[in-house]
Amino acid sequence: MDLRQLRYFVGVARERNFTRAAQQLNIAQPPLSRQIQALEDELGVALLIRNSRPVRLTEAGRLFYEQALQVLGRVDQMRAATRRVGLNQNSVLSIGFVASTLYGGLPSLVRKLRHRAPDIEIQVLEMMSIQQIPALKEGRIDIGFGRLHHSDSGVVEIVLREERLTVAIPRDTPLAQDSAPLPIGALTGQKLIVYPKEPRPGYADQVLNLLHGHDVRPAEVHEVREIQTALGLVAAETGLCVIPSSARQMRSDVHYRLLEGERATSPVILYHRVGDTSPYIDLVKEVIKEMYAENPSWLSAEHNLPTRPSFAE
Amino acid sequence: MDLRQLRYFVGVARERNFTRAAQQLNIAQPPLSRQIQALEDELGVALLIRNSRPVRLTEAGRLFYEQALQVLGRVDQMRAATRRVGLNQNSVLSIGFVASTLYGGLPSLVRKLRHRAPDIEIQVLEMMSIQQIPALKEGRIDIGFGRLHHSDSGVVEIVLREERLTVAIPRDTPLAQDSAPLPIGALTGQKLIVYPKEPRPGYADQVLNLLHGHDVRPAEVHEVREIQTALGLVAAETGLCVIPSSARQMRSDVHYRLLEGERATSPVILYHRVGDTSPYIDLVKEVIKEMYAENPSWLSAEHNLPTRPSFAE
DNA sequence: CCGACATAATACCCACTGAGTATAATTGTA
DNA sequence: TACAATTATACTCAGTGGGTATTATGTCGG
Repeated sequence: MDLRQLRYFVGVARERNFTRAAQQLNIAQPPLSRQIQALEDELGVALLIRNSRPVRLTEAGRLFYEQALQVLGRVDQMRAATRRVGLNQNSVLSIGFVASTLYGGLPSLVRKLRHRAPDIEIQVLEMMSIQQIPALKEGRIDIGFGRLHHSDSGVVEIVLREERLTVAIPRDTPLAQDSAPLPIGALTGQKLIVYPKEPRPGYADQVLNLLHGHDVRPAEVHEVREIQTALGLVAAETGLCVIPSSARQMRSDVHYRLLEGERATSPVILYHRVGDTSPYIDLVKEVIKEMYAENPSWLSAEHNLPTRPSFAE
Repeated sequence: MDLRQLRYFVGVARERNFTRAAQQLNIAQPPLSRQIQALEDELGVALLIRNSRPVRLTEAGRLFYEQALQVLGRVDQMRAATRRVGLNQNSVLSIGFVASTLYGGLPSLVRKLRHRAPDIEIQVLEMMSIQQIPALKEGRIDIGFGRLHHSDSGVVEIVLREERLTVAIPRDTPLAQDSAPLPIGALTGQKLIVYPKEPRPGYADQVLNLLHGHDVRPAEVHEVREIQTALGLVAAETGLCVIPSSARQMRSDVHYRLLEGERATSPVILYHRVGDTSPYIDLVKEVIKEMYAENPSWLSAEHNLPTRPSFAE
């Protein structure tokens, strides 16, 4: 497959007519026909219904059309962004984050950064905490937001907050009759759902270690790939799930109770390279400090231990 | 630019070595060098620092690398999805939506649909309300979720709910001293921010008409492209902004008050083609009905007039 | 139902781009 | 400073993409 083929197909899909599409694409009609045929051959799927005038799209063609538009748009953006960065010499700040920070302050942080430093290109990449450490060292990202402590001497970590954990409980079960914090011991003998299945060690192990440290043994442990699935299974009464409190808003059809117990928290940690002198690191820290000052709802004392990041004395 | 060039560049960026990358790509090293040069020429930007071993990426190269990875991944997904649909004959349900429904029930609707009918490929496309009508008629989407009434005989509309409007107010201003609902007349003489600037007529006109109908004349009207910007300007004390209540959660650094007055609501409307006999339309309606029954928080009575969609008698 | 027109597919040829081989230039290091 | 590793350049060849001419197919009016 080839970008040219995408452009050609988009032309035909838009015009629903090979001849006119060919004119707009500045080629003759026969080569256009052949390129579309080649595309269909490679996919092994008919994209167009030709025994009809005007030409119509098949179901597959319709899907392919919308996706092709998006890919082409993405390529244009990529070209423009690369030129901007390359020519104006303005830099790129690449931020890695774990999915759960999306439900916390990350979106407004990024928004504020774009506002405060419109000349830098900000790029965000979702990745698990432990993938962030090598990504930082290889220069793929400059800043990471994760939930795991690490022991790599090349990467600094700053604990932004200790977020309390919450247990997601299926409605209409005994444990869901109360909304008070749930002592960690109450998880003994329960069916537990943890995420993510990979990569290990990850947040799942953090939860399992916590339970182990309290001598709590769940009846079974079910591993799933991501939090969405986990909460879906909770709603389907498959078991309980321990999540960071900020992820509560993801589903409203399950019951939530804070988890109570020693170390029943998950940190939100900022990572960056040791000796990274880029001014943007400081900008990020500064903006985070401001956000703490504004103290928006996602930082509510109710869901956090009263910690403050080390740089915000 | 060419997908091949993206693949080649990704290979070099990953290996940081032309020779090894060429081996992995199953080509000789010289053509690889030339393709990368061609790419850099087209972009007019250096992507690699060659007078260094191992080869390093420039800032622009780093950006281009991550984006190229994403584009290539997207293309693979597109290929796979198209094949799936084309071969297994399972269909595509294409859903258009206005951005504000993202803060309402759309995400869980889509999740539920995927769960209930795993064989259909669900595609979601953000588009403004009035763009949805032609998109429906041209078959680009099958279902639309928007906020504007229309008068096209080819498209059915079902009002799902009448969401109350909320005024976003800068903190520390007189109007922000109270949290009680704000009578619509209080907007007289205020600076107002509306969105979206395009396309017209749109939600902005809905708000302006509402004020006009109540003989309320704001001091100035500032038009911006999207709600994010609008709320940003509110936070910057540039003026007030009228938003659907579900969009409250977008920013926590402004003050919100419900708007009180005749017709101070914005409907959430489901559109589909007249005579569309696809079973998926009914499935969507059914799932929505269920979601009403579950009555999650974003549907709270507080932020909605007590309406029920016509199909949920 | 047929014929004329519109439109897509096929046949064939040419040019140019991309790949290979051989070799020169450059970088990093012992 | 010289050698090993690695990238760039020169040159050639094959295959793909594009053009023109023509055939096949579909649509619509009479």
